[in-house]
Amino acid sequence: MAVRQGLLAVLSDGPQHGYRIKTRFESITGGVWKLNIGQVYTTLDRLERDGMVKTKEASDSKLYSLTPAGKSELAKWWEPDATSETPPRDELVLKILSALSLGTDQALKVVAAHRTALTLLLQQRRAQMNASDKDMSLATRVVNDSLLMRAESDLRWLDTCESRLLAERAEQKESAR
Amino acid sequence: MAVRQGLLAVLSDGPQHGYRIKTRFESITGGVWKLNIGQVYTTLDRLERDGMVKTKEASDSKLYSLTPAGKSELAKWWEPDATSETPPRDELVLKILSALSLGTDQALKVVAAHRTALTLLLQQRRAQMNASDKDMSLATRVVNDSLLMRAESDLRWLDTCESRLLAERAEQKESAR
DNA sequence: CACCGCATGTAACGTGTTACATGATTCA
DNA sequence: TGAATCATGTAACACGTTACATGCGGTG
Repeated sequence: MAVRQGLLAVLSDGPQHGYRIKTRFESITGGVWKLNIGQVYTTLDRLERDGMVKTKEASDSKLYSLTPAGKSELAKWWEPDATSETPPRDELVLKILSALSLGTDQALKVVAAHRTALTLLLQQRRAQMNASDKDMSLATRVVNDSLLMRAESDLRWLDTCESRLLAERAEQKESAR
Repeated sequence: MAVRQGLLAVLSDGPQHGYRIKTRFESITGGVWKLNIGQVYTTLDRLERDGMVKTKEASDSKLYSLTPAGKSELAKWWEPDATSETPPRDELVLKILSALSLGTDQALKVVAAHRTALTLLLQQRRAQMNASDKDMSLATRVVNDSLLMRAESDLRWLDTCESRLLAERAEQKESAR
């Protein structure tokens, strides 16, 4: 749920045709996040249907541009979501919590497995960042920062989660005595 | 993309009927993540279609239970995704990077706005956690940990992102002289 | 010539999500 | 009696995603 607005954002740079929108979208993320070209056109169709973009037929290509409504949707997207209601479901959290319904031990196993995998992933990413170093665009650097920090955050969470689970298990044994 | 496996996980506790599955799903997340009851049934239909669950008609309710295939899908879901391919798109990152196509200043504005909003959110969540304190279930605690750490991580990323943007802008002014 | 990049699309499917409809039971 | 909870579902839609088809133009 970000393709839509991402395409609008590309268009805020001026009218473009579909193929160009795709390549520009990919380049603003440093090439990390790709788009299937088909999705670009279906999304653009939906945006046109919703009055967010308008098209202008050119000789052998089609120019898309933002409508006022499109600009407004884009501006709204760039604003923080004050109405933060229910935060989106987090798959990792859900995995651990659902494993808990089979018992603390199962949950701890899932935690351990994910920690191992994440630690590895983190090392790889760190190595990759050090290897590339200077020849990275701003976009690439920023995306990599995010991937790294996300992994670190998940790892920290797994650790505190584990201690909570261990405490819980200790309590269970306590009351079972 | 976690409802499917979440429902399977609930069923790993033994056969249940749809309504019960819904309430159990919600309770394993401490009530933070709700499900529309309709979605439970459509998802269960799809799971049955795919041979992951089987049903048994009872007097006035319908019992769902895991098939071997369902157990296997669940077990696979609990394993870490070694094939980490392209990481999922991150909406916050996309917002900032796409704003960058309108210039460093626009990106910095979006960063600042989100930092303000996130800081506030973080304070609220911290206050909420301190207020509740002891009467929280393990699930609630674990989910809250995750929400907190996620917010903290996003904030940290916004900060480093900002310094990168400031450096970029300084360079631009440098070369414009 | 054959391949690659540019360019536009369609059909189909999966998942998530909501709104709506229906009925039984329980309990204040 | 009327509201809440238990219980089952359908219809419709949004978005993401992929596979596939088509055509043009340049270049090795």
